[in-house]
Amino acid sequence: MHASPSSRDKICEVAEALFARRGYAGVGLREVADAAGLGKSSLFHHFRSKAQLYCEVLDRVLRRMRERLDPVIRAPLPAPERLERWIEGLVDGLAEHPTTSRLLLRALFEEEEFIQAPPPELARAEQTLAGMIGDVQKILEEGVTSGAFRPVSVPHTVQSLIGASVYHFASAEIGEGVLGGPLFGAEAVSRQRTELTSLFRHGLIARPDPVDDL
Amino acid sequence: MHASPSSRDKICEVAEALFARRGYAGVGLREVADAAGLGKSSLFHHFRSKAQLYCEVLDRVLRRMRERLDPVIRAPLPAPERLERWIEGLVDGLAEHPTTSRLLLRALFEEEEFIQAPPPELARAEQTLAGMIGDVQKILEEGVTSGAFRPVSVPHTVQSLIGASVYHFASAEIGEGVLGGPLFGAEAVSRQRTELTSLFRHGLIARPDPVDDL
DNA sequence: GTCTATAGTGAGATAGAC
DNA sequence: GTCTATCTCACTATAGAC
Repeated sequence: MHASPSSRDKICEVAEALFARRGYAGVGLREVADAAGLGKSSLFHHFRSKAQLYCEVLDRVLRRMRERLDPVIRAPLPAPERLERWIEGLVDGLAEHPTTSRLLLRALFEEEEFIQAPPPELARAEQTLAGMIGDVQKILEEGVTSGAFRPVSVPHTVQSLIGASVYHFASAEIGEGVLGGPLFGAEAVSRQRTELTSLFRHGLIARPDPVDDL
Repeated sequence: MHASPSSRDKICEVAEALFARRGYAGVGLREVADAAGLGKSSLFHHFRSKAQLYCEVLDRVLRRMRERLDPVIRAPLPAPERLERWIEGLVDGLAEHPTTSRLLLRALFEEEEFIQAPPPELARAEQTLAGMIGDVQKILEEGVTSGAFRPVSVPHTVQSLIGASVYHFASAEIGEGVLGGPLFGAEAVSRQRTELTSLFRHGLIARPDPVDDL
């Protein structure tokens, strides 16, 4: 929280907003430079290429999220409670910066742009993401083996959890049409927190009286 | 199912694959033309612009999905059963063409490219999507008012359902890393069908013995 | 209906002055 | 560390022959 961030940080900030809005291919370095108050060529003194800039922005976003979720992982709580805290942290983290969900969802697709010559920064971002996924996977596995959760497929459940939460905040006009109001308003965020936690609580908790025969 | 599709259909087919893989801004018409076995200029005899081609491809994909889900909507079944059929149809439809989920997820972002001069085809695609969302919304509302489902927020639940299903099949390498195998294999698709339906069945069904005090 | 040729624009990246 | 100028390349779209 410096009063005057370095040019490098400023570039990352504006690039995060632009990449989130229009994607890797849709953003020109000219636009980034203008938004950062610099000439286009000056960017190349801070980043070797557009690809490196993008990967560094992605890694920043992932680390920001992982820092937020880290204390939850270390909390000595039973799996169901820890999962709820993790979901709440994820929702709050996604709600805090509207750029995050869009950048992360887009990252699914745009990593293919770098298969030819992946910048070293991409590997860091992938490791950060893999760590977060591994963390929530452990929570679910613990819950299943302890008998607190139904014997669900942990990988598929992880996918559903990520998809439901990230998609929601990335859904833009479509999501606002479904909700009938803003996605990032305080009330909508709070509701998303409770809806998602209760959906997965009811959906996962083991029951003495299953309805699988429905 | 013609033996020799028209040039127009051929262009749409290859464009669907390319747009799904690299997005609107990431695909050049040169690439589309080459893949269709045509010269680049020939595309402009079939489509007025790149934007029109994209919107027509998007509408085709949405209509393909809606046709598949239409019989489920009209089925005279209680809400919980109809929701399960709807989810199974959605999963099967997404699994059938690996391009679909990616194209639809990307459409979230890329509609912003057309706010300046939206092609008329875009409105058709948006209507098709709005219809499908309205359909599943009605199922959920029916289930909540009949007391079969908990008193969840229908809009948030719709968002979670769409997010979980579409994200899963669009998640590419990340999803395959989580699953430890291919996303579109017969076994993985079948498992996704049962995991998603049972997650929402357990997550939504009203219970005489709630655990909301957890 | 498809082609070649090209207009016109903007992209990422580099060189070198200051 | 920022700038101007420039290189090279790819893009969308058009014109007009066949």
